[in-house]
Amino acid sequence: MSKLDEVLNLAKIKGYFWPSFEIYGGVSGFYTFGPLGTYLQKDIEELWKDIFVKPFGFIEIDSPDVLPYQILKASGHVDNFKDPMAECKKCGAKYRADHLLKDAGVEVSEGAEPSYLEALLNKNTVKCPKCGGQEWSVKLYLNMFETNIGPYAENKGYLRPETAQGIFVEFNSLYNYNREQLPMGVVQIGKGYRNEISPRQGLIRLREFHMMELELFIDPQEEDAPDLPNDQKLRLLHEKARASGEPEELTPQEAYQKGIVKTKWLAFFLYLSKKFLNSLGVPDEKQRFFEKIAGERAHYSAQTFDHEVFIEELGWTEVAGFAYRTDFDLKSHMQSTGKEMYATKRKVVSTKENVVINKEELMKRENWKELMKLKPEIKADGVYLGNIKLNDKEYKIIQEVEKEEIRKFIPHVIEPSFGLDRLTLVTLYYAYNKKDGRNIFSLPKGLLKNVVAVLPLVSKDEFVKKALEVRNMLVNYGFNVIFDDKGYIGKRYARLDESGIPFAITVDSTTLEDETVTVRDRDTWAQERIKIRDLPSYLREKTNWRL
RNA sequence: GCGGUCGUCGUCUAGCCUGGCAGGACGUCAGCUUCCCAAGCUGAAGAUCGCGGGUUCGAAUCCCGCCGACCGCACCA
Repeated sequence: MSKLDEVLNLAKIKGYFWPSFEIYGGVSGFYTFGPLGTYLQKDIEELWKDIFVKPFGFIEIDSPDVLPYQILKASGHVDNFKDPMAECKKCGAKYRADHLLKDAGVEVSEGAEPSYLEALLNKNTVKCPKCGGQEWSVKLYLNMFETNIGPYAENKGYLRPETAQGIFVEFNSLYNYNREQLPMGVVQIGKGYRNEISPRQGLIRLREFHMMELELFIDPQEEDAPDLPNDQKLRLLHEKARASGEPEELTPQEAYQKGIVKTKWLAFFLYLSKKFLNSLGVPDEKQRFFEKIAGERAHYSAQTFDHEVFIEELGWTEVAGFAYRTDFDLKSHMQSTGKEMYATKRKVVSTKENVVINKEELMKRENWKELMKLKPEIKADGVYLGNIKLNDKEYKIIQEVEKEEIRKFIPHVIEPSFGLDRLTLVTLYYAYNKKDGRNIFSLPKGLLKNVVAVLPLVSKDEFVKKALEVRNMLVNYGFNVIFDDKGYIGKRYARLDESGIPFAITVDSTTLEDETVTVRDRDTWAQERIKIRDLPSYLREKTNWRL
């Protein structure tokens, strides 16, 4: 069995994930996350937010999975997310119609009508690559799940192919919430749906999948990005390096300065992503950033890097995509709805001096009532009300805006987008190893941080009772506790190692004397004796991934 | 959709060619044992053999159809 097979097998047995609907024979492209898989996924989400969201004050939303037709029409998905499939009438083989025509030397534009493509194929007597047949029928295959909203068939909707559109269409409300500040980062963690023709490779290509997306809205004239770090190298298989197949190692700063990464924020996100994957246990040399060239990119992207992780059995596998979406999406929704989706920036062009009278001081003069009716004037030697010169305490000169320039523009978007299911698989893959013939998921300690096992050393009543007390205390501190009092202790430890549970707490005879328990580390098997009441802080400290 | 391989307890699998009680291992559970790493002993539960049809006295086994998985082709906007 290959390592990947062993990981998948163990993932199923230990409750991480497995193919869905198996009692009905299964349907490819759907996976169910089990109890530990659900914990793990939540922790990966938290880690991601700790790295990509919280440090920058970015915001998170939760929008519907179902989108009305108009939104995806405007975003370009209705036209770009479908393929014209040509079927050979003789042998039934299916190919993409535009590819067949291209191979035959006929160029067609995107989004051509199927009837037109069919006519072209038949007119040009394009041969079936398989049987040589020359008769074709062309039908569209839409890669999105289609549904109806309400009872009317014409009221079409789709399950979202990405969470991003739910953010773009709410731009105005979010921009308002953010007090009209750019850059503005908005994230969404949720499901995306793509009705793949033929999904393969288990968790890698799903029809329903979890994604974590960040849409960063910036002023294209003034990115306002953090300083780019120089302390780490990124392995960039950029457009020029692709010919050699060897990634160039550059720091984020170098990559930006050399023009290889077009925007500063994008370079910064690549850096964060590398660190994120490091935190999930993927070493540097098993990571790279692969640049997509023009024809390979999505319809909305001006520059795309895929973050890839090496898996022996699968090769380089994409876990995240970084796209420079420019103003494509906001512009499209603006055109489609007529609603303005601008950001504004104000810049002071000139100022003027203005006098503010200190009323309290002025009232010390007898004729203050008359003076208050006059307008203050700034003269060369001081400030006057009429022909009375004021003393210093009676007025203040302030600078006021005379003229300002208001610039309205459509923000540009830089999008890091992560596949959570793939990340979960990659994390388990790199955590999997063997020690003394046992399987262990040596997950980074920051993962599964809220899961802990409590075991009585042997199943005697007084131990079980005490262990249940410990369990209840930890539950009150927010831990998810696995309680196991069955069988020989070594076997229970082994079972927990295999599941990837970071710590096992054991109640023994000493516990009954002095209120201490042993805490066993999954990776070193070393045990420490800890006071029961110190357990929560001890465990929190040990599982803080930043330490 | 096509071609190849395959589908038997939770998992891995034997049996299929040559039709005759569906067996093992691991895991799970229970009892005994057990004060620290898959230990020992005893026992139990768990599979209408992917689904449907056909041939046959009799089908996991042979035949047909369907479903699903994996690998290639194609597809992955």
